[in-house]
Amino acid sequence: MRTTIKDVARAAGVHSSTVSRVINRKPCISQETVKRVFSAIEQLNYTPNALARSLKTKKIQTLAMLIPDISNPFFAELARGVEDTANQYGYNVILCNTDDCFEKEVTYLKLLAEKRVEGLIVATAQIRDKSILELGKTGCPYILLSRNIKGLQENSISIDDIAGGYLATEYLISLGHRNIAHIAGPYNTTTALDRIKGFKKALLTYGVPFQKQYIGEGDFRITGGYQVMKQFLELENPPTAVFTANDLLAVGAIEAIRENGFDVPADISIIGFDDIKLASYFSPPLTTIRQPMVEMGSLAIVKLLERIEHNITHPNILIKPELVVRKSCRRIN
Amino acid sequence: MRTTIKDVARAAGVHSSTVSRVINRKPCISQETVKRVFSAIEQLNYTPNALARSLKTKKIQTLAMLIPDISNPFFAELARGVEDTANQYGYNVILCNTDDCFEKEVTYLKLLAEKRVEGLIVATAQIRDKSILELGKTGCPYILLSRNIKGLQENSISIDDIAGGYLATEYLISLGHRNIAHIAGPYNTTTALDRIKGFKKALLTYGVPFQKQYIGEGDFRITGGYQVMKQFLELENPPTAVFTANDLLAVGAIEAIRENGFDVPADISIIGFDDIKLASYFSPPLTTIRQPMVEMGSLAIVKLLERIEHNITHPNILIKPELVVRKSCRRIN
DNA sequence: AATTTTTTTGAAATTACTTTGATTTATTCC
DNA sequence: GGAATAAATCAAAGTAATTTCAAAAAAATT
Repeated sequence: MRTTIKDVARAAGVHSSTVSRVINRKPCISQETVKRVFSAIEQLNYTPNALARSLKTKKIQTLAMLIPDISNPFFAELARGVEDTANQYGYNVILCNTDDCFEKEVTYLKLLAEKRVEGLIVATAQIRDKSILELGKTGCPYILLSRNIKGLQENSISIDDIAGGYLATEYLISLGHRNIAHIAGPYNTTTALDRIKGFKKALLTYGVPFQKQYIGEGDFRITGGYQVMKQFLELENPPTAVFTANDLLAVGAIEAIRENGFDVPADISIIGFDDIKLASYFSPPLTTIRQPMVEMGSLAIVKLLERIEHNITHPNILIKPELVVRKSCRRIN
Repeated sequence: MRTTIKDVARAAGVHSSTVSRVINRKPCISQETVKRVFSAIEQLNYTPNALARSLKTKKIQTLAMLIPDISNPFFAELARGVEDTANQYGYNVILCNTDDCFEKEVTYLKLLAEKRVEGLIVATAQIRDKSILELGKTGCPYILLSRNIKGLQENSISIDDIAGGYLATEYLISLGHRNIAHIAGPYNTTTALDRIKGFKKALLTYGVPFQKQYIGEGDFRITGGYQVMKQFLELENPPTAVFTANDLLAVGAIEAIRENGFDVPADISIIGFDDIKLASYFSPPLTTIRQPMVEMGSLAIVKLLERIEHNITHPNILIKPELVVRKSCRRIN
């Protein structure tokens, strides 16, 4: 049997409600009793039971974070920002890997609702995500991070994907490329779709015709980049430059290019997206579009807590992307 | 006011204890009432309160995982294994980044104790870690993952670091190297110390003299590898091969080597440790010692749950490391 | 049909805390 | 010194479930 507040009360010769007041630093307690209570706590090695407390106060000081896969460096950095800031505010965060699988997401959400977590960071949203929509109804505060769902005007934080896609493509065009391909993310994410929009917008702006065979759907992972790139390489007219929707896709694409005996950037230029920590250590160092992942995770928590603690909602936040030039792209004639 | 079990009971025309029985699939309930209760639950959109349940049952189905930094790919992969398997068994896991900072570790442990998490995966242990030792006293089940503490004979899971260090060094020696340096991890981790032991053991076995200036303390991160390598390069007799205590240190070392105008592996060979997912995509593809991170994380949970649910302790588990040859080492005359 | 047994349900206690209102004790003021 | 006020403490109710024991209803047995 663990020691309870009553044991402490008995040892200190006071009532349990007094002990509660001491622990929670409520006013109207004599110095004398404070001392007695604390010494009893120490002596009995008492640890308050947060479950019982939360049952009454309805504050449990834990959040949860839904991401596809923590072993993906993009989400790991996001998670670092999230956890750090949550911890600063006295909250713990439960980690959930969904693998972008709907059933997993639903199961997690149900479990988390039972545990009464106070808020959610959701980085797994798909374009039409019924379970997120339902989240709104249950009243559990949430912030969509990095991915949005169609039509939602508030409570999301993400990079300006359209601007990012535009920036990447514009850069390739500025280097003289015309045959520019795009390895996109999964089409059921706003992230992927918006980067495509930016890609097309840049082509249009600079009068480069869009060619359907120059776009392929990847999975935001190395293997996807490899596979789509292989298809591009089989084309009659392979692209001279490829914009990949994230850095991992770029890694896969580079591997495919090498395997076919070509070089990056001599034969084909590659630009990624995210700027994960290791991007500058790839071969060649990867030119990419930077997202401030840690800061975004941190901001997501700040906004989530504003919602939880002061019921403030805010319109969607768009972070400005940034071009990071390294060595995976080259100018052509 | 959220709907409670009593609301459901009222709606179904039964007592709350009956509803509880239905939810928990206890025997001795008529089909009739089961149906009525479930329909009431559905109608009222009832979600049981796990806090209240846990208060009574003392089972909260949540674990926690202490790691230095989730944005380090090694720990991210470990975390993936941990979370996946925990989830399979119906547990959630709270993520804690300590940055190897003692105060943070202590603060987390206190918070987690109050929340009554049922078990801990600890990947932050330092050689003499008072807070871990105290964990043993409080009776909270835990598994030390990847790092051990001095003298502990049970409840840890890690790679055989001595064997790993030996394997790496032996490989460099087999390629003809004699001037072999080692960039170690922080000296307050068993991981670092044991890999050093393996390093020295191999040197001894093959009659290569150990030179004090050929060993330096890193931080398991890119910057540390860079800094220590810079020092090696200033030596009168720089090493022809370097064994780094993890892959990130290798990345930093390679950068330093390049900056000084040398090439890997032409001038200096590098072998890492861990085999993080991206290791094969560095330039050059990194030769390294593989740890099965995901499997280790998974195993840690299995063993932790054995302890929690059946009170089984087990002696320390040592996983066998494996040499992965890629292109960052070369044979010399 | 009466009795026993089994199944089903309900009432009350329990879990460990917080909080409100009441009561006691101490302090201030006239 | 007594009344009014303020400070300190206690008692009891509330939080939302589970669980045990007892009672009622149904089924089985004689």
